[in-house]
Amino acid sequence: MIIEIDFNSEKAIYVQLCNQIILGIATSQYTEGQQLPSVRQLADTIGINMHTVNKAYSILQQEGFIKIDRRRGAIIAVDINKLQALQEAQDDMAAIVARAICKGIDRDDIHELVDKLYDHYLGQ
Amino acid sequence: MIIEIDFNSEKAIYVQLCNQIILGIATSQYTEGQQLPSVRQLADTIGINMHTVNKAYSILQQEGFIKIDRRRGAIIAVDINKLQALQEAQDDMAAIVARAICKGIDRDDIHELVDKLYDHYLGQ
DNA sequence: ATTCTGTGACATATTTAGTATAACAGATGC
DNA sequence: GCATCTGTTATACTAAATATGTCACAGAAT
Repeated sequence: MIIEIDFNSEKAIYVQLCNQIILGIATSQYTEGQQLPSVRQLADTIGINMHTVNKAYSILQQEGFIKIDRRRGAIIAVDINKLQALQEAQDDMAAIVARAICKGIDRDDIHELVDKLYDHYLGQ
Repeated sequence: MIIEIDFNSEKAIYVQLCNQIILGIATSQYTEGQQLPSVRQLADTIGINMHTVNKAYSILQQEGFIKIDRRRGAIIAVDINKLQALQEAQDDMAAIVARAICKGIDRDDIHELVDKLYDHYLGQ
């Protein structure tokens, strides 16, 4: 999978890395059990430091997207805790919905947007 | 309106301040034309520095939630640009939806969550 | 004239982000 | 055994972001 980092982004590199890998899992470009590049290898191909990749991997492990094996490196292993994930999604979405309400966006607009994203990620 | 800042949060104070004020607008606790406290006054009541409040106000102005008048200070003035707001909402939501898909949350769960937030903010 | 407003210029401290280099223990392949 | 890979840790450093503090200014309100 091609990982693209925007070095002019206001978002930290390790955050972009996390999002890109999560995106890859959501779109089935990464599948359960698949091996990710090693921290050194990925750092080299992207052109960043090893520790930046390691930080992203550590976060992904803590958030339950990968497992890190000393032998094989990082492998995709999504830990499903739906209740916790729902709570986190709600927390993240609270600020977005508040902004949307202020800007005159009604719930149907958001619903449409959610469907658009789901279609885009899951293919049509 | 009561503004609560979590000093142990990983989110910056000025970001929390922005979110709280936007939340106030969404829930009609702040209404169009209403005057916000001056930077010094709000900084004093919260117990933070004047410049931190000023930074939040500047961002809110740039994002089109308030207007800053040299005479009267900051007043609520929401600039509605629905197309731009929709695009921003989509960008913000992209990462959340990707995470949700990985965690086995389907679109109906998200729709339910959106309705829950709209109900909560707009009052039942 | 006094007091308020936002704003700007400094200085400073702390934290975060990112890089760089080195070393270590464990596993793999030869 | 030996070289090579893995994640991990430690240390050091730079740069940027965050937050505070103090002082000053121009404009407006009373």
